[in-house]
Amino acid sequence: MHEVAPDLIGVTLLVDGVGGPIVEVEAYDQDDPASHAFRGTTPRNAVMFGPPGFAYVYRSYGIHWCINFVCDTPGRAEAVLIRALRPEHGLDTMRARRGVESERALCSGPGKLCQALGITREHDGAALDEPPFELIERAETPRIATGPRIGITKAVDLTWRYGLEGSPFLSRPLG
DNA sequence: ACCGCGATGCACT
DNA sequence: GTGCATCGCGGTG
Repeated sequence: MHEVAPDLIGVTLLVDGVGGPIVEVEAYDQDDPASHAFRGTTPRNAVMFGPPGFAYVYRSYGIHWCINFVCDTPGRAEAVLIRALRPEHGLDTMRARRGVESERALCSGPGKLCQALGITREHDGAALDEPPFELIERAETPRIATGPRIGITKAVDLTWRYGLEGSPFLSRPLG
């Protein structure tokens, strides 16, 4: 998973053609107190315990949706939270959905990103290599920065947040 | 710049 | 009933 997470930086994520290259992710695994998978399988997190290449979508704070990519160590319930991307395709659609003009504010956080791309519970369990999802491999290897994860109260010391170094589209700067 | 807090749903204890 | 893998606004330096 700590190979998958940085490898996602620079990969373009599209939902119905709306999206752009991922600039920030966080890794979560089963032995991690901050992970939804920590306490074992439940109806909500069931997708995390399934095969890789699917979306785990959940509601956060009753308002926002967040999307994870399930990754591929069998039985390890590993997933990568997609936190931010650089808006590149469907800017007008994103602005309409988000209700903000600033390009920086469109996808600079997991809740914002899902709102901008139209990701909801309907996408929970969906295959990432089938419509409406589309992943486009990156052409060049980006410079990766790491830092502590955001918005959690447990395992705060782990630096499992990965980002594109110096990108203005991060939810927050990395170290 | 920072900090506090309200909004709002629901999984889990 | 409790506590969030959040966001944006309104207050204060």
